Amino acid sequence: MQKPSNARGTRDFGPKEMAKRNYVFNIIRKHFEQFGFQSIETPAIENLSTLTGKYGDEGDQLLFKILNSGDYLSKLSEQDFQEGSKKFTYKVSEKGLRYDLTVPFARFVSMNRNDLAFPFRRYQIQPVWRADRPQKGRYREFYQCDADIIGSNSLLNEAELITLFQAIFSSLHLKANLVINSRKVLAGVVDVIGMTDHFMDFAVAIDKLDKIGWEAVSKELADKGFSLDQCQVLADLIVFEGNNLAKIDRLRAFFNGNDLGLAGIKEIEDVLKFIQQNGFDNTNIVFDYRLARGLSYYTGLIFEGKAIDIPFGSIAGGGRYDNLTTDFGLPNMSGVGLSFGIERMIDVMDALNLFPNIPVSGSKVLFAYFDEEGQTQAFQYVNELRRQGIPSEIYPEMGKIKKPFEFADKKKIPYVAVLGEQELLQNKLNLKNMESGEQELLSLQELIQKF
RNA sequence: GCGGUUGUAGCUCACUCGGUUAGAGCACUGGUUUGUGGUACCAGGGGUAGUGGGUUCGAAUCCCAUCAUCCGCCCCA
Repeated sequence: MQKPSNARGTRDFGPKEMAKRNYVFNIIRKHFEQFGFQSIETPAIENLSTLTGKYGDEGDQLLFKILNSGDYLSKLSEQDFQEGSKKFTYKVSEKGLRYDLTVPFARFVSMNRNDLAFPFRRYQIQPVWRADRPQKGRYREFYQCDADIIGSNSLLNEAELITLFQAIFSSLHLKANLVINSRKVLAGVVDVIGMTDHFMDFAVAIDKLDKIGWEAVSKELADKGFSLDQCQVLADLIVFEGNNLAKIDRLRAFFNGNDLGLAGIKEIEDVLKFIQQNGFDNTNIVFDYRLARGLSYYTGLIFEGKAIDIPFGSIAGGGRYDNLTTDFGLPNMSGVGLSFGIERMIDVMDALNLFPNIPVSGSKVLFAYFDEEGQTQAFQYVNELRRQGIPSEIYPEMGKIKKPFEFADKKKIPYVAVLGEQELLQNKLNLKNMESGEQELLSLQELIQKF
């Protein structure tokens, strides 16, 4: 016998966990649909060529690759083997598991461009896989809940996603800030200090500011070739604190004629205006020009949702991308999307005790009996309750009456209906309220009336 | 890919310096109670100490390897 265990970085979800997950999934799905997003699904397996090159070198390393079927070695030569594992991998693997939902979505849009009504709004709730080293809040299989609007440049879309974000978090009673920034602001900053071609180095380093502090970030920047003077200019910018408007003014002065940076500022300003003018709450929207986000495909506005009452990394993220479908032969298709990380949201909600009492079993009544006569009657009753829309079940074993009671207690089924000799004679059932312990003799009709 | 942590019953964890038959709580099974769960009391089952090797009269305990785990880095939700 082998000791059973989960594959590394994966988890099972029992009825208890699923009740929570479904609670969150349902709220997210409801809001996605209210905002007019249409549901799609794509396969877990994609051609490896669809996935590689979209997430940077690091991302390619983290792709789960599927070994070719059949005799995958037969077409290989000794030379292929000599070339090392990196190249060799792609000779024996042509498929992989999806790494996120956005790239498969881009493939889908490109393939279905003639059938879709643009701007196309889709939502997608599916698992993704990353061959990462598992850690706290970090798994090898996790769900993403994505909503994207593609085929429109309007900033109205950004505003829509922000209100969607607010609606979902407010429904979950989860207090979160939405941090926003624009890739153009970041690009403008490196432009101004003359490090235009070090954009990614800058973005990666600045993204860690919250976690490791300016000291460590400036050290990393120095390692990447930023001079002391340049770091000092950045430091002055970074220490500036203030509300959104103050930050916008500060940056506008900093950009002083840099078109890229000013364009970024205008995006932020316009989106904030949209939200405010339409009477939506903008107190939890924080413009932070230090936000960078890792994924390389973002080109415009970027967002990140962060829980307020607890430090826990980001629980939602997204942004605008201009060229995602270009690789699939569909240029000029700008889109913007928002992704919710449900596992982290659940971790945060657990920590803050935000889950309402969610019943683990849907059953309201469990039928118990002593003999075949009771079983026959119970089987009729339980099916009548189900026809009436009352979820209920029947204990399948005859014998000790204690068993069904223990069972109901464990499953938190609120009522047990006993069909014994006396009850059968009167055409009634003995209904026990498992919480109060009270019992009453009822007819089936009277039982139905209770719900 | 790099650095560290931990591995003992289904789960959470004890076991002093290496020394008899490896313990506890929870969970499970049965009973007190053959028409009543959740509380209480009684009894019971369940472990080759991750795996493999070594040191020793003797190893859960010390050493080596290996696998797994969790944490940090990289990156990320």
